[in-house]
Amino acid sequence: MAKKRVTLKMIAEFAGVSTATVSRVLNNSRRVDPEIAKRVMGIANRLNYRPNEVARGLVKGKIKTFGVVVPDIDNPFFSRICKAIQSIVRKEGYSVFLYNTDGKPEREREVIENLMQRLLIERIFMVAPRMDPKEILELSKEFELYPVIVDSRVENVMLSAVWVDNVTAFIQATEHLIEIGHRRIGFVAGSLNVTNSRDRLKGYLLALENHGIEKDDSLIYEGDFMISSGYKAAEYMLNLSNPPTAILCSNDLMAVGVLRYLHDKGIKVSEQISVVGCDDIDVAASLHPPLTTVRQPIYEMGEIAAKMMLKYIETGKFPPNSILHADLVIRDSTRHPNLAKAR
Amino acid sequence: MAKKRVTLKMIAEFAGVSTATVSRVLNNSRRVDPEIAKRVMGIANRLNYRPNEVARGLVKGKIKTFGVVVPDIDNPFFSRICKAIQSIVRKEGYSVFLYNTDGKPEREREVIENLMQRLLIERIFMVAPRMDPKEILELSKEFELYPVIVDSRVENVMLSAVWVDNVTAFIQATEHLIEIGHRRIGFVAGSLNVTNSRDRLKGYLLALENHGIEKDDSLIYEGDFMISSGYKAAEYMLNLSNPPTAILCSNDLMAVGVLRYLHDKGIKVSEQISVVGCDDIDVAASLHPPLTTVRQPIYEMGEIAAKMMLKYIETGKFPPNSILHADLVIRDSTRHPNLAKAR
DNA sequence: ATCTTTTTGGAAAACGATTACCAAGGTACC
DNA sequence: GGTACCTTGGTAATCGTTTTCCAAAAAGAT
Repeated sequence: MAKKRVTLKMIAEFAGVSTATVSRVLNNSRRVDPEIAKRVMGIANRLNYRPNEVARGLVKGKIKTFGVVVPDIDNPFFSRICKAIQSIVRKEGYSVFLYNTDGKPEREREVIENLMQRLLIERIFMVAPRMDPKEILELSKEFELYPVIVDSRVENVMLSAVWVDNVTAFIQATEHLIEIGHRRIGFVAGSLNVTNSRDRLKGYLLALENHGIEKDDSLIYEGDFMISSGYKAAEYMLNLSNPPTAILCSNDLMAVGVLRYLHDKGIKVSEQISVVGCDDIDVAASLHPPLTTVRQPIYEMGEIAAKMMLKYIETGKFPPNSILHADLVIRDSTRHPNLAKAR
Repeated sequence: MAKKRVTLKMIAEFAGVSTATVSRVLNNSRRVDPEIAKRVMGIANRLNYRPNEVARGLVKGKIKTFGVVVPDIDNPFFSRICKAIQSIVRKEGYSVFLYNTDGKPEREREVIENLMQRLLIERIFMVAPRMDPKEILELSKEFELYPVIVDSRVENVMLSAVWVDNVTAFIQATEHLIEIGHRRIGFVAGSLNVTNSRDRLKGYLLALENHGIEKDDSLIYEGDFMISSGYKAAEYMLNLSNPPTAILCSNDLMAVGVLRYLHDKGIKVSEQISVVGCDDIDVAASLHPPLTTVRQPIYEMGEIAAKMMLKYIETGKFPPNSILHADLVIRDSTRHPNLAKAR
């Protein structure tokens, strides 16, 4: 009952020409007689012909497809990047495979080793990869398939990447807290095996140093980017003998966890303690109080990565790395600690 | 420099057998001499052979791949479903294409018409489709490729689907508000062109009717599932001459918007007004106050859809629809209106 | 021992495109 | 008019598998 697939051959027969000619018309890869071309085009349209990308892929050695490898698609940060990438590349006729690695480096390896050669994906985006950049490069060389790296700093390595200057951003965030009077600032880090986490920590430490505040290791807590670890971090910090007056978090989700703990304990955020997040996910502005946070250009990062990729394919050359700037957006969750006490 | 792809032919030559034999060993599609089989397997492993899925796809007429079509991957509800689907099907060797339609029916059509036949995707998941189920069925018949529908009620149509009994869930949610004493309950609907939104509204109306509360059209507002529309809805409702004492929202994001408006205006949630959401996204429990919400079995829905799909492929038969139950989780955003006033 | 039936390996034909190569015809130039 | 070159369509090889068919060998039946 179902219609047979329309193939090149069918068009060729209809038009009374060879498949080669049809192919050339459709891809206009070579001049053909305008008369014939018109006839072929007409038939192709009438039959609603769609080339079989798989057959073409077999010849070309790759299909017009990218892989997007993310640690966790269920994290608003990553899903937004996916959205941006997809939205750009679909206009050029690319489809995207989605791979969720659950943050496991071996799954990233699996994607490169296994699926890139099985499915002839054209190239992949690696978003916040957990693998060592050196290793990525090695694997890439082996398959001659260089990924575009998103949201991870990969310097001194021949790979195209886009990331955010987290060090500067966290200096800014920390200085904001210092400027409004905080001296004891707790830091909730993300998993320290990712460059971003280390950079954010570095920014925090640099700011302290610049202002002559000595670092206190007991004020640094390593979380895992999830709400629950923010909750635990707050619990830990508030039970210190000398608790911080402000908590700076490496992402918004952990800040949500911190806020939750504080609410649970009846501690008034901003009046009694300041909280800063990072990312500026959609809900950040709607939290109570609205969260002061480091605004990451998430969507933009995805867009730039996608454009980089397209340029890469077009020119065959590695586009230069792109380093974006993140700015602090100050909302109501941060306030001068003395003012707070004065109430 | 890059290693040549390892092909069947190479293995065949190494082993001194034909490609047919190698293929049969690798897929054990037919008995071959154990001696030969062992030799072939050994070589395949040693060379780290990975079959070219595209070549196989050309023969088989499809590649081991599913498409997942979602309105907006950047909505935690949908990204979680994606995660669940991906996590189940990858174990069976399937990859997933991700398509974001931005909620546009024509983009859904594009996926079915265009990409299913171009890329030979095995089947697709349509999550909360905007297209009319009848039309989906028609297109499906044409290509003999029946999608699995996720999170959309498609009765009386020969398609496999999994959805949540939203009517009952919203009766329950509304009754909760009625039971604790509310009479004027505002309803923030999602886009009414999706079945879920209509069902939720229906549940709300049924509950009112069951309790002899006459419906007031001015208390019903149609939003679009985004935070911003929740904000506008609250603004609208609170400016009514006779505002509601409770607001029931069709999803959590809109509830976040409602909460935000209330906070902005200094209206104390739960003390002065109750708010209920739907979905139970991660942050729901961490809002201030923690949100009473209809807990959707999101991940489960994705898992069931994925298993349905696999069974479908295995047996060739449509598995029966699966209707899940959603339960209200009562947190702190809902309270008796009189108790509230008594304070 | 002969005749069937079953097993098992290989040769070759798919799958549906792209493309290298060829050949016929036309142009151009001297 | 002859040589060289360019144009343009077709033939057939190719991509890497699976699978159909065939033939030889092995097993089973009488």
